[in-house]
Order: sequence, then C-alpha cells, then structure tokens
Amino acid sequence: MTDSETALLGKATALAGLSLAEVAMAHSKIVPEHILHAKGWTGMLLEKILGATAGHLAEPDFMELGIELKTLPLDASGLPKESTYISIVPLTEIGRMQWHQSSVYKKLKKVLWFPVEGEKAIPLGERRLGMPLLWEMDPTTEQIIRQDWEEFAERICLGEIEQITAHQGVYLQIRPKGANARERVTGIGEEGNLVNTLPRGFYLRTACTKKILQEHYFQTA
DNA sequence: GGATGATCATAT
DNA sequence: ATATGATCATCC
Repeated sequence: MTDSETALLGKATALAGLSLAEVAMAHSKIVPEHILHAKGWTGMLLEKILGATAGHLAEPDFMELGIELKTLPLDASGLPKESTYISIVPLTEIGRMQWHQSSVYKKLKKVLWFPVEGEKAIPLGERRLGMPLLWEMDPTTEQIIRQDWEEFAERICLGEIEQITAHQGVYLQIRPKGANARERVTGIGEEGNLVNTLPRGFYLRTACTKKILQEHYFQTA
C-alpha cells in the first residue's frame, strides 16, 4: 500500500464505530431529519471528510489514488440492504468502448467500502459506521462483471436498450437513473438511429457486495 | 422479504 | 442539463 492509501484508510478507520451524528457534529454538519429528502447525505459527508476530489467526473472519487468511495448500507444481519450505484450508462458511446476504458472498470477497480447501519428503524444520526475496507477487484469478480458489461454494451449498441431490464446481469445490472420516469436522454434505436430514452445507470447487485463482505469480514473455512 | 423501477437532493 | 450521492415504494 502506498503512503497516501495508508493515510486515507487511516482516516477512514478512525471513523469506525462512530454514529453519523457524532461524525456530523465533529465537522459542523447537521443531520437531516428525514433521509427521504437526503438520500445521498451519508456518502457526501464521508467524501467531504475524507477529501474526495472527483466531483461529478466519471472517475474514481480519489482520482490520484484510483479509489472509489462507496457507503454500504447494512441490514440487521449485517448484509447489504441495497444495490450500489456505479455510474451512468453512456448509451451512445458504449459500443465503441473497451472494458478497461469503462467507468464501471475504473470505479470498481479499487473501492473503499464503508459499511453503515441502514435499517429504517434507526434514526439517521444514530446509525453507526462500520470498519472500512480497501478492496481491490479480484480476477474472479472482474471476469463476472466484465462479461455482464460486455453483454450490455453489445445489446445497447445493437439498439436493444428498451429490452434491457434489471433482471439481466449476474453482478451488474442496468436500471433507470434520473429525476423521474419522464427524463429523457439520447440512445440508439432499433434501426441504429438516435432515439430519446430513459437515462440508465449501472448498479452492482447485493450478490456481489455480499460476497465481498463474506470474504473480508467473516471467518472462512 | 427481496428486487425492480422510480424518485430525491445537490453540485457544476 | 447531467453527473454525483443514494434510498424509496411497489410488485412479485
């Protein structure tokens, strides 16, 4: 591990066990009353505290380190509660891209996973942070995600975006990603023409994050 | 109860 | 307008 990686992991590890209220107070932030109107608050808080730099770019949060920060909401059993948003699907360009150029690869290559209590019964401020994990995508996982991505890329450039549902993909899935169902962006139609369609995002299924947690937080035989 | 499709807030 | 941060609400 490089010095800057060690420093980042150290800063993150120092937060483990703290409640979001404690973390927020230490940084003069107010905990929102209702998470319904503050869905991304935890992730943005940690980005700010840890010094993420990428902003809205299609690059990892810590660009110089190539590390993406992801909070991981856990249920009462300590398993991931939700899928993880990765990036927007570049509908008109994905056909000309290679796996290693994709934002999915760039963002998942190295991830600082930050588990956080995610049960709705726990008020946002009382939710505690878990022990962060600096994770590097292993060849087995990459193979699965890469195959998912390449299948999606092929279907999208063949104009099949409207036929893709969240059911496709082993670890990766494509779901709508926008303000609402009336949003429109440019995509590729069935005749190879440009059409208006819903914006889509890549998401990582809990099947993948469950496995990551299993392999790194639990005793294995 | 889990997953899918829809939605909410913010930054630039 | 489009990206980021995600969780909600409903269906199965």
